[in-house]
Amino acid sequence: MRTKVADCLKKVTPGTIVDVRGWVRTRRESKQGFAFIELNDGSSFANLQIVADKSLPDYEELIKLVQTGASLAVTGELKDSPAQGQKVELHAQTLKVLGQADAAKYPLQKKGHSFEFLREKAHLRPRTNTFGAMARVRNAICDAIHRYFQDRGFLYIHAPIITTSDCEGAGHMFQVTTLDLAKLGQLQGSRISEAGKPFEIDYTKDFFGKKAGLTVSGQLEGEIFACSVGDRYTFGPTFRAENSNTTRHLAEFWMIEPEMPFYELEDNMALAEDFVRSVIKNVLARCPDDLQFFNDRIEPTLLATLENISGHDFIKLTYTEAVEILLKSGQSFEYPVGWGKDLQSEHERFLTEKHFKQPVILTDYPREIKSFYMRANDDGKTVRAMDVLVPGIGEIIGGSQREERHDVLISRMQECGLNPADYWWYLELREYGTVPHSGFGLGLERTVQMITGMQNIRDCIPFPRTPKSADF
RNA sequence: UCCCCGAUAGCUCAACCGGUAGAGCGCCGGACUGUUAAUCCGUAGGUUCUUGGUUCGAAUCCAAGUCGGGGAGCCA
Repeated sequence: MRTKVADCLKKVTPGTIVDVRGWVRTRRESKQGFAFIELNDGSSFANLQIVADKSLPDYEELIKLVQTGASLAVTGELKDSPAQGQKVELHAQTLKVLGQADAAKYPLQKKGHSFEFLREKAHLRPRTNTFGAMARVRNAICDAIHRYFQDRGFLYIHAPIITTSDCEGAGHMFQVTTLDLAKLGQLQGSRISEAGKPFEIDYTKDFFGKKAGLTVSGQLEGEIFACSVGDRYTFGPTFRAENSNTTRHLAEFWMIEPEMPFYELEDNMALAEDFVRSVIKNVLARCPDDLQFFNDRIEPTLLATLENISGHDFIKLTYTEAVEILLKSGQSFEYPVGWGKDLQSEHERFLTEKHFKQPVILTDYPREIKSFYMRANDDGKTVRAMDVLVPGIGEIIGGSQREERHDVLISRMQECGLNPADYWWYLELREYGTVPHSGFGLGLERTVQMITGMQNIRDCIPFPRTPKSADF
């Protein structure tokens, strides 16, 4: 019966005979006939120290095979360690090398690697301290998110991944088709050269009978269930075919989108804040070793920042107030600040990192720079939008109170150049039993970024998809 | 997509005004040690991203391309 390393370190009482399996991180060998092996099986950040000596059969030959990256099965007695550095250690009685790892070829060294290098080794990087920790923290975050909503009676509703509604215009969609692209390409080439006008594809011949793509957001579908079964959330993959090359964007990322009926913007803000703080507290309690590692090796202010975020109320102010602060700051910005202009990254960063040094929720943005579905304020100039900004990341949550008034929504669509007919079902929600409702979207990977302090979002997901990169 | 920067040993990097390649780490060998990313000594290891150009001579200069990184935009 296999015992996990995490249990050896925390639960099993010394004196017990255990059977552990895992991968060798390092081996410190003495020619006197004994060796120390650091074994990791992913169950915890810490390794289990194995003490192997020449009482093992064929020790000399065996220990040569125990190289960084090799997999082992070891049985022996768990004992209190006489040396500093670990409380317990395993004295091997049997040791079997399950799979060797040629040290001359194995890509991972005992010492650190650049993250750029490790991204090219996505099949091996979870065996490193950083990515093992990342996997455990990401898991804890996901669990905390579900727990938060489940504890409050939210239903977990799956939004479609393939969609034919090009709603919201939020970024370019990846197209989904079963049409023969090679054949279309030939046809397109000949038609353009002969007729001189763009070639039109007949989507009635495509799988869904119309143009389809991967979802960029489940929000509009989310409103359907919010306006029927009540509080609900999605937690699923989202796809953006934007050519974004930054440390904060992925082409495939996971998004959490709660949507609540009878919520006005203030309720929405309160939920978002409580949610973020609750998730952080939960992970702080559950993954102390992993977060300590990130604090020691990745971002020295991490734990202080997380305590600060989870322990203080978020600053709440309107877009108009934010613009005033920026104008009065005396700070010189690359992009000018002015009412009606969207806030740039540098402005958001100034507010959350320099001015307040805390998460900030900005609300009531000018209607011209926000989406059609956000509820119009009575001033005729602003809408009930909110962005949650956190130090180091910037925008982590975007949300709003939705426009529930049928006539206002239609005129807003027209104002935004959209055809109301394309949104017939969305409009019917306002025609039949409409209610005030609100929701927001949280980027999972940006949350992982915030909680681990990792610089690049490509290191916050097991297999990142970015422009020109979708290996593994 | 735009602006910058980069690509040299397995990894991280160096190589001055253009003169034929160097260190640390890792690996391997040895020494030493209840060791902790151990330490000390030694060996091996290179088609300098690709293509073209300039030159007696290119890692180095020029052009194009590919890939990577940072910033911006878009956003989560």
